[in-house]
Amino acid sequence: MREEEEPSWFARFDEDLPAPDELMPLSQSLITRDLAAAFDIPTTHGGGGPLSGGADGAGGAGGQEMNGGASSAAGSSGGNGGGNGEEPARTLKRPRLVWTPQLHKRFVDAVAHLGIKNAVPKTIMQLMSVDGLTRENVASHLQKYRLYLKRMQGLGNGGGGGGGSHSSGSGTDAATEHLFATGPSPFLPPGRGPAVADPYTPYAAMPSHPAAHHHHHHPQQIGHFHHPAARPLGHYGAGPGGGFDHGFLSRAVASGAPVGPPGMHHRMVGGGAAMGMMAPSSFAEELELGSRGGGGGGGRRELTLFPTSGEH
DNA sequence: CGGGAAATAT
DNA sequence: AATATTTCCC
Repeated sequence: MREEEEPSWFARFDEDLPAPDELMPLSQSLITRDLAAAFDIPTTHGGGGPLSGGADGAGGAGGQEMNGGASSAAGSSGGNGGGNGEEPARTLKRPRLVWTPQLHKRFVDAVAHLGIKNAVPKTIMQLMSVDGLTRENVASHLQKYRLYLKRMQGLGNGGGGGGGSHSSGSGTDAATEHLFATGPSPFLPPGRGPAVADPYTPYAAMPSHPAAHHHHHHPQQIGHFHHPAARPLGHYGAGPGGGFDHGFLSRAVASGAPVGPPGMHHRMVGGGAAMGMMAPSSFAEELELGSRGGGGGGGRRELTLFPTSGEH
């Protein structure tokens, strides 16, 4: 009989939310300026060294990043050269966004808070307050996220066939299910069971956040970016055996001009009028890495970002 | 305009 | 191969 499993599913939002620690760094990651751009990837942020994790310097580790330098075509000044005729401008695009676990968590959190109902790229993006994040980015990720959930919900059958050893198990976390089943953010009353009575939540339009009216002292600067010059770093550390991970800053996204003059390009819309900015509450960030190691004892089998690929 | 899905590139 | 980026469609 499992009726209530995670009463504090989103409840933690109320408490954990206050974690400006991570949020700040995000914006802070903007690096000082060209320092980063000029050099290469000082993402190592000097502040905290302990979390360097491992992929820091790796220059080559990931290997698949192309810096931009090629804004040539892009253009600003018109100079398009002209031509190449094929698709030079295409391949040379901005660096790939690195969805770091933290960033992803943030994404999930945002979606959770909004509820599948409002879990739309635009809202999520805003809720995340992540600079540089674009709708496209979120939209794309959202797809993946949805797929991931679908994978679990819909098909949990492992079996199948025969075989055997597949244990299915729907390891689907209750949260996952709830995520889709739950509407917006029906904060459950403290100490009270989830009295989810009406399927529809009385929500007019923009979800107001309770934490919004608390202390307004944080000059959250969202909407204005400084120098979007960052480059994704390596990836997470590897896992087998070692087991170290944790902690990396997640700030990515760059603009068209990598090493150029302050040619700031603005993105995002201002919007307008119908845009009610909601208070960017901080999100709780926790790194849950099932480091397996051997055995551990636990019983956690899952988690790798998204098991996009359960098996080939 | 916005969101969703598919296609494509890395 | 996996993931992210980009594009097209609705």
